[in-house]
Amino acid sequence: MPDGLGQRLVGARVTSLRRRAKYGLIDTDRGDTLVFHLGMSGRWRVDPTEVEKHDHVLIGTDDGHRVALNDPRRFGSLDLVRTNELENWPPVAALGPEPLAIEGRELRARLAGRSAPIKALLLDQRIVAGLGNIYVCEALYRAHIHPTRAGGGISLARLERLATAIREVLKEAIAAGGSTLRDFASPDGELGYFSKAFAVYDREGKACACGGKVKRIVQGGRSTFFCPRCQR
DNA sequence: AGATATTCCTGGAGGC
DNA sequence: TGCCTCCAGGAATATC
Repeated sequence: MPDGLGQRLVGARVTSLRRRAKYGLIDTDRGDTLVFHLGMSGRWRVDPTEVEKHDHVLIGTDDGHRVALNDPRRFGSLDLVRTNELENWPPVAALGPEPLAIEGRELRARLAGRSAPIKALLLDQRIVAGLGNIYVCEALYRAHIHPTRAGGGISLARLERLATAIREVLKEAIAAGGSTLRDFASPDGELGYFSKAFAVYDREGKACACGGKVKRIVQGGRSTFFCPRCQR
């Protein structure tokens, strides 16, 4: 956490809560926005009874509530940014469009000329923001697109299917409360149930609905799960 | 500039 | 049981 961040927050009033890509935004009446990223394992604990291991930040409010930012793996981040400069703040300025509103034509424009595998490009937050490894694998599966295919060489028709798949897989996952792998949980401690619905992620060697077998490869240091029979 | 590799960190899983 | 190694993930950074 940057020096002085806590002092700059004292006495500030929260005016709104927003989200951009994977960043949570807490606006204040001081003209500052608290920007947080939960990384892999981060979560806010609301009104914790006591401080626990990996509670890195504790914030109290004048009406007696407390929130603790708990992040065992420390992949998350917390920054205080001037609200009117947020769009120019480097991590946000580089972000691509929101995934819940992505369309095939936009994907085509952003993938044009790119030879890297579509899997790697979808993980790049500058192409589309908000997708992580799980949802990229699941979306490519739903769109029947092979993960090693060069991003720039995919037809518009297939990118339309991909855009639809991205929107749908995220909406379903959100409705299910997210995807609990090892230690993910929401602020109330509830686990996410979307992991029960994975078609390919973490299912190496298991049967796909088509009768094929799910395969695992490594791309850019990340696991990719896919069905070689359905995905072309 | 684009593609790929490395780094951070912790706890769960698996091996012996 | 307990210790050990390996591995997963997002994004910044380094390297080719």
